[in-house]
Amino acid sequence: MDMSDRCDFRQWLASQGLKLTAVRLAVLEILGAASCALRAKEILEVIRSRRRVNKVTVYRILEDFCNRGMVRRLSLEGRVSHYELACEHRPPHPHFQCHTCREVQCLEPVPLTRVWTELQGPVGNRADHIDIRVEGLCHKCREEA
Amino acid sequence: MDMSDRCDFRQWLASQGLKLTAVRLAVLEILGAASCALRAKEILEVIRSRRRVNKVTVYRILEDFCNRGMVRRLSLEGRVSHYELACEHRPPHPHFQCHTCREVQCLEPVPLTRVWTELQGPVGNRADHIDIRVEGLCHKCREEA
DNA sequence: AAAATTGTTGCAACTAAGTTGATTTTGGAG
DNA sequence: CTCCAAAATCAACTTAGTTGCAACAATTTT
Repeated sequence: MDMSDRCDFRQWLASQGLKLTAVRLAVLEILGAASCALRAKEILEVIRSRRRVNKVTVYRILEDFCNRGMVRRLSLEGRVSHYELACEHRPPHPHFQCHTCREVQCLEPVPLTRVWTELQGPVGNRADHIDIRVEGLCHKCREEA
Repeated sequence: MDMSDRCDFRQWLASQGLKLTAVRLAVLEILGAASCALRAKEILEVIRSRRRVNKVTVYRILEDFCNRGMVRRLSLEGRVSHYELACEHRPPHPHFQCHTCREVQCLEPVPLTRVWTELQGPVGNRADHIDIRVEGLCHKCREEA
């Protein structure tokens, strides 16, 4: 199911006019290999298992990728942002977060065309993205309880 | 716990077995008077315009109210939580946040029964809340642009 | 009424996550 | 290879919230 092999990260960086650097490539590869959205700290730790890197570099790369629409920043809960690849193989989708273990699952994209217009709000608002987060108890934590 | 009339905060606290204290009452009144979700800092500043109070007190009261389901904590964007009253007159609803001015509007509740089952995710997950956030450009910012 | 118990607030110090500005290093065009 | 704008680094800082403990207040027990 991993579609990230269809993304050529080197070419993606080039098409964005970004230099190919070790940290940028690592961030894309790590997000591409991830089964769910990751925290900046997790990304940092994976890179650090391979090479020396400063957290500022990772934060600035993530910020830049988000501004370019290459990465999505999710506000799940608490004060920690999560990041996921926004390549063409990974359209926006809802997320499920467990109350107990705090783990995040990606859900299948749902058709929201029917509720979309209602969600625009007062006339004049121009909505461009809907972020859906489902909270609850995941199957693993249910089994333990 | 029936509050078919307007919310009586003193009674609400009593029914929760909570003592009536100045700060607790102030938090409820401020959230009750707010037209949209507020940050802890904003609540703190309003209380401080009336009396001396420590931020820890406000954070602890908000935490407690959230645990009791009296207040909802919203993860809108960034690292700052927003809080809104969860009394019976204020059911859960989607929020709109403007890219530009960051202001938050409350949207009308939408019926999600159609998508609810799809949003549960893998079998075994027990979802109990859906949080919907719409991002875009609000009507005020559109006029300015 | 005094003492004990419980609940609430205050204060200082701390933490986690991210940001800023100044400086050094480097990818890759020429 | 040379060069320089772009990228990475480092220390210091900020913001939002948390923790542990002491002080205080409100009930309950004696």
